[in-house]
Amino acid sequence: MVKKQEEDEALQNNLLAALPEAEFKKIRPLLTEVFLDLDEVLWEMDEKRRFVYFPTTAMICLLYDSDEGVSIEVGMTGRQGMVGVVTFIGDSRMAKRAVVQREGKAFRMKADDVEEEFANCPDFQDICMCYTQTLIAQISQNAICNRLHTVEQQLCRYLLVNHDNLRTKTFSMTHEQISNVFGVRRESVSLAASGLKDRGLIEYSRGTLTILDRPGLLKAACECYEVVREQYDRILSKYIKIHGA
Amino acid sequence: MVKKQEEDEALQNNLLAALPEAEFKKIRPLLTEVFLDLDEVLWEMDEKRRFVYFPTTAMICLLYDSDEGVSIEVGMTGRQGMVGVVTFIGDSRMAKRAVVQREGKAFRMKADDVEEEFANCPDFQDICMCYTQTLIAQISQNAICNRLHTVEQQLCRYLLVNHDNLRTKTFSMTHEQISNVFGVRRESVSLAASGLKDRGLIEYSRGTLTILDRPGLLKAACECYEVVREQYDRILSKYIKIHGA
DNA sequence: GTCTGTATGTGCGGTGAACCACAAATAGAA
DNA sequence: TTCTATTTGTGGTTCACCGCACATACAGAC
Repeated sequence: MVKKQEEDEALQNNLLAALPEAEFKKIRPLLTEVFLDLDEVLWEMDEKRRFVYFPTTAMICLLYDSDEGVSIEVGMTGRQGMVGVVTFIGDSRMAKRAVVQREGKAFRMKADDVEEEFANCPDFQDICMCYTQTLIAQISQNAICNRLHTVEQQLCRYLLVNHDNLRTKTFSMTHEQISNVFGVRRESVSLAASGLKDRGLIEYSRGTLTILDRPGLLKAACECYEVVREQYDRILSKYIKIHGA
Repeated sequence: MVKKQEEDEALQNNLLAALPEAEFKKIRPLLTEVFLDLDEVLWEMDEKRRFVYFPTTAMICLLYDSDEGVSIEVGMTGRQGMVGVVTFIGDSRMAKRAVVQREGKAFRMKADDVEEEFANCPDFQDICMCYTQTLIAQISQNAICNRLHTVEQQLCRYLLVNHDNLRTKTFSMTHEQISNVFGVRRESVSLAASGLKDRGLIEYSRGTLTILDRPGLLKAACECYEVVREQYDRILSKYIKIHGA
């Protein structure tokens, strides 16, 4: 890896880093670094948006608001992905809200530029499409997970995904916030979390949660984590060599 | 509508019918009509397949086999869609099994031809992409539905989708078969079905189920049916004028 | 008509999570 | 230091679904 490249923060995003150097240089001027605040809405439901986001240190969550008044996560992403695949697939209207779940940085690109690069740059197009396939894989697995697995298993999975994207073992999140993306009660999350705490897998206190035993979490999580991760690695393996996490 | 066109069975598939006439004529020779038997596997998990399918009277189900030994539907389609979007998105490997759920006819196209037309025919490409967006919408809604809604609500939704795709009110399906795609016990399906029967919404007997009161089913179903349908209509509205179902 | 396998109905105990209400702990503001 | 709002813990009840076991009922084969 070239030092100069490493210093460009945009390369912290896996998809941008996956671009061949020539393509990256072409696209780089189209990217603007932005700081995303907690709970900021990047994409309102059914809205046509002007930007696509490539997070680096932020995490974004795709939420659906049910008739029952509950919000549920259908997908989430951080440095491993992007927000706004509907820009090049379909009619640019997302049936979900994209909300910032962990504040941090991202690089954004105008929707028009995305469409143009998508049409003119085969590598960019292929990377976007491959990411879309991993997104489908993730959403599919969420459907399965919601049917089959307990809150505790899902919590483990959620923490592992956060760890992969944020590359830190401590997150600021309350049980309440987690319960909102899971579509379950706060008490159910507290119960699951306290079980994991008793077994020494995590610790937490007043809005801060720390992973103590990642291998233990992996064992306690459902298969869904590995299934999604394997597909991500396989589909994007031609571009991304990493994953020494 | 031109009579001659109506007589081509391939036009019973919404996506093929959506093609401009010139494009359709170009693609038509690449299509082969096939009969799909119940439980036939069109796409094995992780397998690279040589054909993409456009069902006309058959229905196909995307199944995931969990570690627990349960199969669960993540999506399904009939004349409204196609099977094999991974051919043009990503690496052509599907993480699910595509299984025939209602036997019937479909038109298939070689994966190579699909890739070529996708690259050379903008309308075909756009229709495929738009369908992919509706598929994402469907899978997302399944994730939500699995979290929030009862077996009875899901059963109603399932029957409505079958009705839309098959355009018939009687289906041959046992409670057992339904329970397998739902990932629930057979008894749970029986219980839900008997509730709907008591209210005069459906009737059934030994592997045959008939919709008696579609508006009633709509009311008994969860919002998910309408949400997915509205997105399908909206996203493909530029191509498909129909839906007088 | 009888036999048999498939399809559906029913009952019972168990579990995960919902819903409701309130208690305890703690960090930050006053 | 005390107060207050936020975060987390706990208990009791209800509900949907599971898992198991078994009863019925029907259709087709013989």
